[in-house]
Amino acid sequence: MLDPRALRADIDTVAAALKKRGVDLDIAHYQSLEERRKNLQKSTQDLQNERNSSAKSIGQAKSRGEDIQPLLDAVADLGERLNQAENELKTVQNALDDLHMGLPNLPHPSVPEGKDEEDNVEVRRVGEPTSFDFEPQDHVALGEALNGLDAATAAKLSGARFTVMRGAIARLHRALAQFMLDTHTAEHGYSEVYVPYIVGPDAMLGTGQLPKFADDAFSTDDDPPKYLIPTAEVSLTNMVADEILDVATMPHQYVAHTPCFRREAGSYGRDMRGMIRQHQFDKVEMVHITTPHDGEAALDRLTGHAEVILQRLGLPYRVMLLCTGDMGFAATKTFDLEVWLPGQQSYREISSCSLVGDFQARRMKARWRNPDNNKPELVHTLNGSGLAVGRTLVAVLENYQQADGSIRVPEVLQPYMGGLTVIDAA
RNA sequence: GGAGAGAUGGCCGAGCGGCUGAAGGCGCUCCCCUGCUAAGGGAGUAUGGGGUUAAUAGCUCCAUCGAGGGUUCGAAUCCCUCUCUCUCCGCCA
Repeated sequence: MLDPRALRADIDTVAAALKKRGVDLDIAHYQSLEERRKNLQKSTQDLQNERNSSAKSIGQAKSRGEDIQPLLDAVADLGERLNQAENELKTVQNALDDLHMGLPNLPHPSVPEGKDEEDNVEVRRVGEPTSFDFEPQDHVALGEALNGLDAATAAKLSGARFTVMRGAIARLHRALAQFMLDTHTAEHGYSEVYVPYIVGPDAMLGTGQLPKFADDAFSTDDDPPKYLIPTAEVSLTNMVADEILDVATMPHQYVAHTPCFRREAGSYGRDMRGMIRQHQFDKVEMVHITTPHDGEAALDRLTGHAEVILQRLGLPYRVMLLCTGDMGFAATKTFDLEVWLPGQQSYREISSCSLVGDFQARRMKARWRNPDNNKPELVHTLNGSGLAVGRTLVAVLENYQQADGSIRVPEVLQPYMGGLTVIDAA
């Protein structure tokens, strides 16, 4: 959520910033709503003041043993008027809240302006696209030949966009998650967290998946519904909701390995082949809770942590700075890591690292106590994948394939594979 | 699933129709005292919002004692619904 004060004080600047993201803010509509809110709030509070003071005099008169009937008569219709004012205020306030909750974060000044992924800026490239002296296959062909990826069985169980993994491939998948978790906890200062995969609507509201993107999430039929997390960012970030953090404990750095569940509504036909886009996939997620001052530096650290995983695995990748039009709803600045996939002859997103600023903190009421003035202030939040495990598996299969269809096991993963160095059809 | 108890400020914990935005304690901040340390004395210390304002300074008003309704001139206190926590029983990995 954006700062309502900024919207009131300088709506033109806010509207201009939103425009860069392709969002049109109806300034006149907002201002008329805001004007009504202001008037109604004023009159409602005046009536409340009247009620409070007359109640007080009635109490005092009564304790002195005076006749309070005349005083009661004087406030006879007050309740009615107050009720009406409160209802009107609530209506306008709800409309305003809906508007607020539907607005995305403002882009950071350092974010390039652009319309879609075509306008993202390549920041750096690490490693060169893997070269082969044979025609490389994609992970689907490789996985099926090794009897490790089984889309048909998954379809029987669950439909499209699911996968069954078997044997050494399943173990490789697990090894990747373990390796990532171990690296982040042992070397990058994260504390490992096990979190619920099902959360309530408040958590989804807090990180910005609701109310706007309800259709993207799987939900239960509870009332109110609960949601399968589309990313562990939801569980991890909301841990500090409604808290006032002690500065001595900051920054918080959390990492969790969880499955993620997404309906992928609106992506019909895209990436139908293979494991690139699934309804269920595993991800190792990193979340930072920082002071406002530390936010930007934390984004660089966070992105670096994700890069380390790619580097240790020897996977070629590039770092993209997303343009204003391609960023997620809550982000103010995002770096995507894109890994080279020989099967597609292209770079594909494998991690997204975002600075969110106070956008989620405001929704969650997540604060820290600033020692400068001893007042609570909103924290800044960041999140990043470190990494998407399924896509990392794809990248390993495709980049480490050999002419006979076998897969070399990256050195850092061998300890997690019981010393196995090659996955072959045997 | 059944029975009971509970939910109050950064934390602990009183209050059980008006004098309570909330006693007391802890913690924290500032000051004093004590030649260090330990101890002692005093003052202050909830959050959000509106109005006013150059001001995130003051002043003032409103809201908030798990959430939402209700009763009442007036609710932290009474009633209803819900959520969560704890204890016991059942069941279960």
